[in-house]
Amino acid sequence: MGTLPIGNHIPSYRDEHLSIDFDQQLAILDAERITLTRKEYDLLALLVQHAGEIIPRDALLMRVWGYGAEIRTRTLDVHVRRLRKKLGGYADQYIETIFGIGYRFQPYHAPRFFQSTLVKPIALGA
Amino acid sequence: MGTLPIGNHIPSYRDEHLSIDFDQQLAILDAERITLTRKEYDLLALLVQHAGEIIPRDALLMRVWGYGAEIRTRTLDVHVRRLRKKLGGYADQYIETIFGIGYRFQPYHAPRFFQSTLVKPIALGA
DNA sequence: GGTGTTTTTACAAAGTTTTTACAAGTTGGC
DNA sequence: GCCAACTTGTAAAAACTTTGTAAAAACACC
Repeated sequence: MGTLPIGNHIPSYRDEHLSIDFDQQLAILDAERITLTRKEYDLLALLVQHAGEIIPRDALLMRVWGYGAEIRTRTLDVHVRRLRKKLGGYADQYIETIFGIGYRFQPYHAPRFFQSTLVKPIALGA
Repeated sequence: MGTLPIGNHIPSYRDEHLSIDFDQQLAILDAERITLTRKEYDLLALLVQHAGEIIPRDALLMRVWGYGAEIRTRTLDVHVRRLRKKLGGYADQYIETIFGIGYRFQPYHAPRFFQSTLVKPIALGA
């Protein structure tokens, strides 16, 4: 162990619409390949690697940009915006804004058209 | 080590209708997700962490707002109101007003349709 | 120098919190 | 029981904060 896996495909993330291979910096949205810039990848990677968790702005600015808490900038917002644009119609489902704190990536979650109460077996017994 | 701690999963509270994860700022009421603002979370957190206890207005204003006793404001009332609104029909069961003192959070307690005197074994013996 | 990327700037828009002004409810003394 | 004093509830507006956005400027790499 400890050797680099050569030609080992590690699909970093995959859901119904989106799959990402961070090693290859490759993202595919509904079978359509989308190209992300370096910073966009870094940002998306951090969010996706912590899917379901809120990541504070500070943490994003620290880990993607190396910025400390003093720095005031809109560059994070601008990048989030471009990411969302490239994620198309699902953007707001994927990248949530947590007001006053930061952002959260959520894996795709199909809308449920039927209530669970309606999904009951039909004529189970005799 | 050295890396920023991102997200700690501690399911803060749970009862029959309500469950709250304060870290994730996630509250679920009867399987429906409700979103609370920061102050609403802070307030609810303090109340819930002392469930069953009366918390004086002073204490709430001090610990959530940092206000001292001199300050006269209705902001606490307004926040309680919005919290109650978001807690829907159970609101008054959850958040009690203790007149002249403060508020108290009570975990959900199903109404009893039968008095304990009525709930006696039926024909236990022969 | 040209192309693509990132950051800044300067507002706009959206969201949150506090205040205001008054209504409604509660309590204790009579 | 009724009244006056006080407390809490409520709606709406105001004040404030955070995030979104477009465009330009700065940067980087070949």
